[in-house]
Amino acid sequence: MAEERSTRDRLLDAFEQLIVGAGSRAATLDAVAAEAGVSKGGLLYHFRSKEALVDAMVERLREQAARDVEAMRNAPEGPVDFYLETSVDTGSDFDRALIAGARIAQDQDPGARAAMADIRDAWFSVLDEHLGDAALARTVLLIGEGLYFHDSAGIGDAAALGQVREVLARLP
Amino acid sequence: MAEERSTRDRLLDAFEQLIVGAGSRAATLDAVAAEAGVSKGGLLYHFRSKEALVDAMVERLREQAARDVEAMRNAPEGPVDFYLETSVDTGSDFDRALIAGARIAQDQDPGARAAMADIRDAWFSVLDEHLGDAALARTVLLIGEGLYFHDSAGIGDAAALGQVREVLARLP
DNA sequence: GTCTATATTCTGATAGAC
DNA sequence: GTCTATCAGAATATAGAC
Repeated sequence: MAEERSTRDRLLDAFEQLIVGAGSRAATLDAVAAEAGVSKGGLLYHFRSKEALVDAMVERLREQAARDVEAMRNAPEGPVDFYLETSVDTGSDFDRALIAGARIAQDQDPGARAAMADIRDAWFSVLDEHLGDAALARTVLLIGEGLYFHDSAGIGDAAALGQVREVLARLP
Repeated sequence: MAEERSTRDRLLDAFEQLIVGAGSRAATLDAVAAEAGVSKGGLLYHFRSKEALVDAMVERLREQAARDVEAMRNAPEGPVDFYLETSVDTGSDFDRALIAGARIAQDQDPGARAAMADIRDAWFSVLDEHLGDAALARTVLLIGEGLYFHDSAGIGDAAALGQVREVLARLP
């Protein structure tokens, strides 16, 4: 049977949730503890400092991303469609982790910046290998990130994915 | 002769610079005042609260965006090339203001969110009018935002713009 | 493992001198 | 218009009880 989500994981979930939903400024230790339903002391037992909390979140993001890249590489519909579909924020755990990682990277955290750059490189590699066309791979990569940027800013457009697909289908 | 940049404008510049370069968490009143070379009391004479500082920054962004959209509409190279070129962060005042606006919008500031949505709508309208093709206009819009997202995250790729142009040129 | 209480530093804001 | 001094509350972190 499935294990309960550990307090540690619930704290990381709460941290990501606050960053995504309210911005990194709102993701204080107090707020994270309250969101996870534990006291601040309880939080600090699992993560000795805020930096440790950030580092653990980034580490978990890297693990999730590695699984995502494998799924993308082996997707029945192909890496391009898989990538574009998952670039629309569906509220999955990985979506939340990725948006949180991008926000923390914007705060100039070195670990988060490195992780985001590595994830992006991995996506590009799969697209490029599959398409055999670096320019098209780069374009698809940017479109996906445009979709992400919007969804994460809350100004997404539900029709955008379909429109992008239609345009890509026109290419010889 | 050109007037000196007013203290008020230098404070707004400093605020944007800190948001873009170090993240919104680092853009405290203390840091903004120091960056602009005035005391905190001096800052608070011009902006009675942090909220007033944010609102003034967003208002200035709207004015800059209105000028940008006009330039885009009348660009000799056409709106698409103009838009994509200016989506690469060149360090211009408008680039800085736009990235700062996006960051503040991510902190869920209602004024910044509305401004970013309005600016995006204006860009889309110009692209759509020029192209007469909503799907293509949406795709170009997303590519530009992908370019912005990267540059603002500091992981941009200098070759990306050329690659995108090449792909768009393949479309019938 | 989790809590409460406390210490310390940071942040936004006010008052009043110059 | 700009500064210094000061304050209240928030944010990170520690200590020790349970």
